[in-house]
Amino acid sequence: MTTQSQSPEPIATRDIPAATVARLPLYHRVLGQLLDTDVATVSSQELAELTGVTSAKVRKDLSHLGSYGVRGVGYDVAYLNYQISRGLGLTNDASVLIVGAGNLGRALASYAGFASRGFRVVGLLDADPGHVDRAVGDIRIAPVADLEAVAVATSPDIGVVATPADAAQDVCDRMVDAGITSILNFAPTVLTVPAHIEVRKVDLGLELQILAFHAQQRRGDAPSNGAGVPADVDVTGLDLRDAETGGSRRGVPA
Amino acid sequence: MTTQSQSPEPIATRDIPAATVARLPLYHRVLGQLLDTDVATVSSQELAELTGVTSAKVRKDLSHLGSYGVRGVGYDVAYLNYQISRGLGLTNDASVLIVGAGNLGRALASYAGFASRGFRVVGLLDADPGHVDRAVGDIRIAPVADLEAVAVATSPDIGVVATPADAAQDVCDRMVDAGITSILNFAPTVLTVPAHIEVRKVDLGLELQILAFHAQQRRGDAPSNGAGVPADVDVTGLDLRDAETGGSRRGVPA
DNA sequence: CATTGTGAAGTGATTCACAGCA
DNA sequence: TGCTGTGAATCACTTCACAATG
Repeated sequence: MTTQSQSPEPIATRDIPAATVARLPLYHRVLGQLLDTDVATVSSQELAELTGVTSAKVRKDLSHLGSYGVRGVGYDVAYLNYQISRGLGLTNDASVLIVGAGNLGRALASYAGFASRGFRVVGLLDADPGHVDRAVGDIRIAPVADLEAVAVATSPDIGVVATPADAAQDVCDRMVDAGITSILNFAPTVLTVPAHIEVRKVDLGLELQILAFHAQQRRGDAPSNGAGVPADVDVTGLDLRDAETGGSRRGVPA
Repeated sequence: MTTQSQSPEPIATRDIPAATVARLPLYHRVLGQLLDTDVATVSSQELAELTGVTSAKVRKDLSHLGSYGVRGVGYDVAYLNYQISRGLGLTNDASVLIVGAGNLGRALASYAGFASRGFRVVGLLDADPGHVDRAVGDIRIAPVADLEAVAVATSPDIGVVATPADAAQDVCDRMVDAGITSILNFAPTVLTVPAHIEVRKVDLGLELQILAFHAQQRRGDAPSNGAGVPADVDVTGLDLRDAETGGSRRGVPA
């Protein structure tokens, strides 16, 4: 399946810790910005400040890719950026198939950052005939029935599920059958997939609840220390579009 | 600042591990669905299958809230659901102010799951005069200049940054000045905030790159084991809307 | 001599495995 | 008997701290 366009040199990047992999794209982004401003080298300390992580973490992360730094100097921006690209397998573009052309699906399809980061949207599908054939940017919305055909024609590297929760599992199953092995799920539901398929989920409802919890905690806690340093309480979820699978509200005592 | 509407009984939920807090909303969601289908009790095993986590993790997570299970039986769905709501501080609604009414901001504002999960959108602002005064659902888009006024009038619990990267830090600063202490950032940039402010970020570009990396790894790896179990390779980021801060592409070798 | 790269220590989360209880 | 609640073991990630070095 997945007639991947990739094939070249295997590089030397096995065994990179998941936590590191999750940060590499962040370094990659700021290195790209530094490149634009003609900064030639960065230290782990500077990179740390720009990304909101600690310098020790930066050094350990980068050490998993190899020894690309220069002691006493730092890292060559362009070279490091290239090595991260290689480590992440971004040396050639990845194609993305989006199912669900509601607000979120359309937001994703028209997201300019896609192209600038090497991702190509090869399809945008929707079940609603009212959406079909409308254009989002230069992408025409096709009917979900075309999922298999589009997948065969374009061999997408990544499938994005941007449907309501009750359609998500079905769409996911069809993506898997069509040979897609990496799925990004925005629907507020848990997807069940074969073990060799990777699913990442982005769930807004969960994010908001996590934030709300910490806000509540802070209320009861002491204020806190300093002020002014970058903050990234890590990544997490986002969901979108209409109703949840059920329609329940929060529970009542037994 | 933040004239919080909350005040009541402090509950007994200090010291819940962050990893647990991140999963509680997930349990909460499926418990809500079980409630709708009139399921009276669940075992940790069943809850595990429905949420894609392990049963041991479920039990340990729930034990942080107290001993609400019944040995030999399981958990009362309604009661457990209520306890999680309390633990998460969801017993009263939280208000959300969204800045950025592009595709993503509008998707968020019209997201039905908001209301069903106890979140109220108290404002949707945009810098583009072309967007201002248009309505999204029953919310009217207001100019960003109103940020402070809206914040004073509504004391939002959470601020959502759904602007392009180059406007994000400014909007964030203004939210902080206006007394908002919890921020959800969708812009593909790192926000710098005082230490007592909590920022969570959702970054699509990063998600896609992480998926692309694992896809690449799988290509070189052996296929894998079984098939058919729920999968949630955890939550993470999503960004949106036009250009990144810089316009750079992937690097070239030095 | 500033900064990397990395062993070693520390911290937090997950998994195991079973005693305790309805 | 079946399932929870939890100590103990394990694993993963982070932080420390410093020797190596361009």
